[in-house]
Amino acid sequence: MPDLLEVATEPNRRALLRLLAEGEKTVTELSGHFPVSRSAVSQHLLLLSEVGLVTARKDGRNRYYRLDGAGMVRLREQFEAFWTTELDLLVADAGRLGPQSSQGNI
Amino acid sequence: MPDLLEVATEPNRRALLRLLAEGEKTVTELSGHFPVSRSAVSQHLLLLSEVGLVTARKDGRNRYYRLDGAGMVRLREQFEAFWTTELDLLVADAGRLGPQSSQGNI
DNA sequence: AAAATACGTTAGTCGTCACTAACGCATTAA
DNA sequence: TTAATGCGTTAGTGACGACTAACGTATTTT
Repeated sequence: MPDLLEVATEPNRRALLRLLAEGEKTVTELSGHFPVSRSAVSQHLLLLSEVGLVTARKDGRNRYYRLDGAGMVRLREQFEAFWTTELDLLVADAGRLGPQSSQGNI
Repeated sequence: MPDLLEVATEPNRRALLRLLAEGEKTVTELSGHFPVSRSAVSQHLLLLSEVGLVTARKDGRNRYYRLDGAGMVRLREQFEAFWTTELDLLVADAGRLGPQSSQGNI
């Protein structure tokens, strides 16, 4: 099974998720915002649904995709799990010291 | 140029970043924690350094890799930029309602 | 000193992933 | 009803990415 964070991070899929945050949309609606074909968008959506980040509802000949809240919660959790306290400290230091040195020990 | 979030999210590289949060380490030290070869680890590190998430220091025949604070700040920023207010609201709803419905509109 | 060992990077291969092209199906028009 | 149009998914292809194998270089050891 594909990795949740990896699936969510691909730039086009990131954009799709953000568009879907506005509400449910069809494949064609979504693909209007992209340089790539409907087909490509459709496959990205299928992948997103495979990992549980979106769900689909069929209506006539349209398929309305929407975000899956539970999946998005899992996504947030996985990111927070990665972003440990150590990283927080590190980033805090970097922010305080400016963009030169990177770690506590010189 | 490769995408920062994508580079950072690959599972092995995620693990590398977390290990490096403990402090600087050599390629061989790092590869001890992985099933894959030193070579693979080395290439992951090269990629990470290419996007500015790590830097290297040479000492004898060892190369000590460490996190780059500035890069990590940029990483955090990019994630926050993706995670819009809408997504926060969505996730808050999902957490409150439980794992069934996903969006405000039924 | 030469030989052996250890560290890290480059060369080459295989699989996967993102994409366009072709398709099936549903719906509208004639 | 049949033809035509539109929506979304599957088939096929090219490129990219992760990995092992081979290499160069530096350091020990004898």
